[in-house]
Amino acid sequence: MDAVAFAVGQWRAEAPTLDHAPTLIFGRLARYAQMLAVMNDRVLAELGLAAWELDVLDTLTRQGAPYSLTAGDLERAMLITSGTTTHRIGRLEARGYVTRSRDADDRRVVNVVLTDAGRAACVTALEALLERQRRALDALETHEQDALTTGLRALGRVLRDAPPDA
Amino acid sequence: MDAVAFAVGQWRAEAPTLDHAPTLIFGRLARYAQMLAVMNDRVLAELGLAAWELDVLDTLTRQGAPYSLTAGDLERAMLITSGTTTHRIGRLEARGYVTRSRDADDRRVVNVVLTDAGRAACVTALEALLERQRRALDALETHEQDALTTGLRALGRVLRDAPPDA
DNA sequence: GCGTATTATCTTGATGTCAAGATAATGCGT
DNA sequence: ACGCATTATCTTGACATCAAGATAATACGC
Repeated sequence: MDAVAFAVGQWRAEAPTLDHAPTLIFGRLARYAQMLAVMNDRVLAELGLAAWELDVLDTLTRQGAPYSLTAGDLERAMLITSGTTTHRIGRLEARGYVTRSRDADDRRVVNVVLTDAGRAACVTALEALLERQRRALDALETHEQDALTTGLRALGRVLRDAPPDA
Repeated sequence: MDAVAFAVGQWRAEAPTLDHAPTLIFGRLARYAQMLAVMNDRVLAELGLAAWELDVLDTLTRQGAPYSLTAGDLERAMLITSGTTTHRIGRLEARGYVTRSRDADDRRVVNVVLTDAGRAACVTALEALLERQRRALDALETHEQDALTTGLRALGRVLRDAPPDA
């Protein structure tokens, strides 16, 4: 009986006419994501890195050489607003992990390039994170991992199609 | 090919020696939770409610009469810090959705009680949210829903046991 | 070419959250 | 009773994020 199942039990007593089944999936998704974030933060904190910093460095690093994207590319890849993008780039630039420069062909565009220090920090952090996550998954049965992969992929399909209101 | 699978593909080209498999689960969990939050926010915004507000109201409502918890209870149920708890209660009190009073037996304790308006807002919002979520789940096959439930429950087990560092 | 619409980024102001410490009440050993 | 540790909540300061609008550069119809 986890916290979400308990909460649904409470709700079924209080409002029996409502269908609370979706909470068993979406409520868990939200709560476990929050718990995952805490776990990740603990690993990254030891390396002096915040999750949002790794988010940027990861997005740039996995592009491969020359490890460059525009501000707009980063914004779309990370699902954040343009204001947050500006802020993130500024902080990482101050830390020496990226450089920022106007594009020569289209001067509205800002090119963000990963520095060697930024790439090194990214790889170190990702190694630690993946190691921690792999150990967590080791506690799952194979069929449970398969169920998660199947279920999450299906859920992604739904959430992608769902966005528009209604 | 969703965004997470694409990112893992990029990473496997850039750093083939790393085991990126955990990302297919944990990366999706994080990203889909963010997408879910956006979906929920859209539904709640039409009702003039923020997700963190429903979080409080929901926790109180599902207790059943007399719809009361201490500040500490709320803090632990919502996985937030004490400072955030104080802030949330204050905002909802100003909005007339909860009342706050010192406990008679232990004056360190603050009792938070849901008002009728708060309970009404909670039920209305939850109905809308569940309806939206149910429609999203309708797009899933039965076996996919089962896989999700199985997988998420197992993941919850792991994340609960994992918290302590290492 | 000119003027308007569009695009890319940045700025401003507000807000929710946390970490760390302050305040205040209770419990407990002697 | 007294003093110290513990507990519950609140305060303060910093910060990441967003919404909305500003700024600046490009595209495009005429």
